[in-house]
Amino acid sequence: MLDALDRKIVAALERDARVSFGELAEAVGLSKTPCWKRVKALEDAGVIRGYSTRIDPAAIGFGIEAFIQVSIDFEVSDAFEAAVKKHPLIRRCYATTGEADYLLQIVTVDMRALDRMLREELSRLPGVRRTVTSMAMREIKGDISFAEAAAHALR
Amino acid sequence: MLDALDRKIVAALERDARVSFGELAEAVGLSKTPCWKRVKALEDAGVIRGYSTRIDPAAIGFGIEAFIQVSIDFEVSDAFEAAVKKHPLIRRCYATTGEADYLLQIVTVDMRALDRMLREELSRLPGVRRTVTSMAMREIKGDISFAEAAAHALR
DNA sequence: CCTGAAATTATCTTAAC
DNA sequence: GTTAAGATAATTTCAGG
Repeated sequence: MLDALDRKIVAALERDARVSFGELAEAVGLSKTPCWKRVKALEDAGVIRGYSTRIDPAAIGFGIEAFIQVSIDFEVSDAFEAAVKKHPLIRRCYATTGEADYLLQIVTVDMRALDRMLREELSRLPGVRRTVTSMAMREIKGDISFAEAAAHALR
Repeated sequence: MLDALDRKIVAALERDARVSFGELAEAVGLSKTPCWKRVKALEDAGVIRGYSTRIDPAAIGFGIEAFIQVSIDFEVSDAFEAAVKKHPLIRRCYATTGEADYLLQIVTVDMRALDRMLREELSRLPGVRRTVTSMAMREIKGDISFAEAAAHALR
């Protein structure tokens, strides 16, 4: 289990993954050595999965984000999931409860590309029976800090 | 607009935000200085929004992930959105087209906490009229590389 | 399990070309 | 774009609380 110092470390790394160990140690109130050891331990324990870069989808050319609820034929779920993992425009995919079997989040350059994506690519993935598309008009909130969420949940 | 080298840089940074400039330069086939300059330019242009850490929600104590479609009274949309931004357990929020007005992704420790979250917190946010909850049973795909998506979309 | 310091190695950042 | 060099930071090790 993570203690309060670990959570402070994780929160700081979620805010800025490129912070130096010197700054990180100062921010959490430790000296460099134990701070470094805790980060390594968090990596080894799988709490920290890796370090990534936040990209602005619009700045790189993606004007459209959409959510798609997908119902499939479960006999080919493995093939469907493999195809989802391979498709570059599918950002995220969850198996969900409810009316649909999966929830997908996709990006496309524009509406024309979204239309092509839906008609020519998504509908042809293995086992797809029905799709319901909802456009993301605006992002209100991006990713949260899990460490801060944990501090709230465990209060 | 980003050229092929910029996209390679972004792809490498999305894979590992803590890669050294030496390794990054070698990976994209540049020497360190121009590589460093391109990264700074990408940061200044807002293409790179920041560097973050991927955390395993389960490892930090969140056993439940859920999607919630929320319909609200638009007269208080500003207050609703402000409350959403402040709530630590709401990971993501998009304003969407379709039956509901917003799509939220939340995390909770367990089912009991999800029940409390829905009944005592979400339903009391400003203007909330109706919620439809769908559990995320399994994550098929996490975040993609936008740089690789762009390479696909612009082919 | 922490601090602090010292030594080594690697990396960052700037400046000159 | 390159190469080069001084400033900074990462990492390991060790003595000690």
